[in-house]
Amino acid sequence: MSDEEDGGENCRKKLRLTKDQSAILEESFKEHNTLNPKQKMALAKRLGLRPRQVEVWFQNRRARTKLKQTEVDCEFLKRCCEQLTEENRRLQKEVAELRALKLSPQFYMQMPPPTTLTMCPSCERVAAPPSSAAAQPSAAHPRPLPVNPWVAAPVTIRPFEALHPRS
DNA sequence: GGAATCCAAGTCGTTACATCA
DNA sequence: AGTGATGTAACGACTTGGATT
Repeated sequence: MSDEEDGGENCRKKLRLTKDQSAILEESFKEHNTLNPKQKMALAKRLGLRPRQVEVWFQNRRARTKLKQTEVDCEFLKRCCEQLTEENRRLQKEVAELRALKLSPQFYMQMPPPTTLTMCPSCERVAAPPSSAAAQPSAAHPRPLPVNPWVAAPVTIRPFEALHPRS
C-alpha cells in the first residue's frame, strides 16, 4: 500500500515515512547529524526518497533534538533552583540562630562542634579551618549541583575560646 | 555587491492515537 | 461493545532570515 514515488510533477505532500526508512535515517543521524551533499544523495538513493526529503528530515530531526534537550536542561535547572532555594532557606535559618547566639554569649559553650570556618565573635575575623579538607565536598556530603558562584558554602562559627585560647 | 547554498527557527497541514459521551 | 467527535502529539514540508562561500 505504498504511494511512494507518485512521480507527479508537483510531488505534493508525502507523509509518513516507512518504519525502515525512519530506522535508516535514525541510524544515519546517530553517526552524523548533518549531511554533506554526497551523503545526502547516497542516503536518498538508498531510501528511495528525494534528496530534499532527506534534507528536511535532518533539519527537523536537529530541531526536535534540540528542543528535547532544552526541555531536559530546563527540568534540570528547575531542580537546581529548588535545591538552592532550600539550601538558602537553611542557611538563612542558621544565620538567624547564630545571630541569636551572638546576643547570648553564655550559650557559646553549648554550641555544636565546629566543622568549617572559624570566626571570632568579638573581632568577627574568620580563621582558616583546621583542615582544608573539611571545607571540601566529601563522599558523605556530595554537592550534586553545578558550581554556583553566588551560593556561599555553609559557615560554622567557632567559640571565642577556640580563637583566643587562654594561656 | 550579488547569487547560491546551508541551516535554524517558526509555522502549517496531516496523521495517528487516546479519550469521552 | 461499537462509533463518531474532539483534543493532542508527532511528523513531513514549507517559509523566512541570517551566515557563509
